[in-house]
Amino acid sequence: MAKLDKRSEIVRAAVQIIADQGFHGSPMAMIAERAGVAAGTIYCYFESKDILIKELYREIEGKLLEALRVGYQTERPIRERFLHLGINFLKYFVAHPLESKYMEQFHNSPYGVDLRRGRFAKEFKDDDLLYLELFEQGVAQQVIKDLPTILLFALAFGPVITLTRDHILGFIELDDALIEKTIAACWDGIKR
Amino acid sequence: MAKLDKRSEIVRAAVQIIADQGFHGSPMAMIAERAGVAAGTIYCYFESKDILIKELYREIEGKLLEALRVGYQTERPIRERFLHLGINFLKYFVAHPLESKYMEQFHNSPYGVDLRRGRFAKEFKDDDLLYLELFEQGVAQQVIKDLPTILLFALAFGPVITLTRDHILGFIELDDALIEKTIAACWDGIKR
DNA sequence: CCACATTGAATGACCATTCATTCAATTCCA
DNA sequence: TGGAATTGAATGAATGGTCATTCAATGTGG
Repeated sequence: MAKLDKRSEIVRAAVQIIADQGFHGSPMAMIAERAGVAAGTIYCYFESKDILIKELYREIEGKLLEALRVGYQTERPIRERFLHLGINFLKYFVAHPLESKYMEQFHNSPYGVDLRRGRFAKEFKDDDLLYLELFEQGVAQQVIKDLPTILLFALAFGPVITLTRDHILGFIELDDALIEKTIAACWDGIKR
Repeated sequence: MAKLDKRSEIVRAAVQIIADQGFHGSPMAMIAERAGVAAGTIYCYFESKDILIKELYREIEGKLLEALRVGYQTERPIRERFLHLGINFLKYFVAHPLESKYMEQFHNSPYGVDLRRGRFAKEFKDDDLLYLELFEQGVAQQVIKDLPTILLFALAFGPVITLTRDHILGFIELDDALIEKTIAACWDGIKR
């Protein structure tokens, strides 16, 4: 069925272009051209550019979540689980630069604000829950500092986000050893 | 002299509007209106929108650097200096939401990428140098983890950036106590 | 009266979205 | 089965809106 084919060509093209030009540098006409379809065709699959952008995010987020869950065991100690998630997180982004750049664009835009607003309103996504649960248990077990969850998020994710950016821009080569050291340092930041 | 007056009205208006609408949501015509001048007048003071944006950044950065230097003493221990800088950093942003939002917009845009590219090319700014020196000394004295400087930056600034954002969006109220705890946690992340 | 500051309408680009039209594939019917 | 009718995916030129920037005209302080 050519229908799915075109859709996925559009998705591929859109992620590629948006990842390195940003939303404003990615006219629908350009996406269409890269996908090998006409401008109007995109609207057969996505109501608007806005909806296309959100849909791409959902697909990428899904794949990331999958990567995070691989080998994740709820019964392991807090620290090990934290390291597992953090390391998988960074490794996923290093292995998937396009997706990584896309998420970066998404988060640093009004879309990202909406996302955060949703979290603030307790509309958590699956990956939020993974961390939320971890932090709550960690605080209860007194292995993690007793700070507001949002602050723990900042301490745990802030360095990862910043570092991912530096990696994307080619400022640092992240190999497995460095990734592990980084996440270990993040743990030092939140552990009691 | 009305000339300086108009210039600073333009600056004020531009920072206000860009801070909460972003660069794309801030047409020159709107900035002009808020400043009480005609659209063309802006071009008497700034060659282009691009130059206006960079100039605003320079002015804000200057004020931030000033705030960081107040009470900073090179002869104090590494940890104390780190806490001093980090705490002043966060306090400045909490006290100056407009500047804070403007910097956020700036960093999350192609301008921010240029900035980072400059750092990567060793074109450091004064505030970079402040931290750079601190990290180098800390590593030499074996009180800070022996990691690449860029990674130390990420560990130290990542949480601050993330948290500033959350504060801007009203997701957390940062009082002095919380600020101190946050920076202390960042220190835990980089200390040996 | 002049040099200079200011004005704001006009210009030219750029872009998301629309929609009349095309046409290949499918359905229908004799 | 063969040919006509129907469908709806795909197209891409046209539309309408937004904006940065320009510049001829106007205002003004010295």
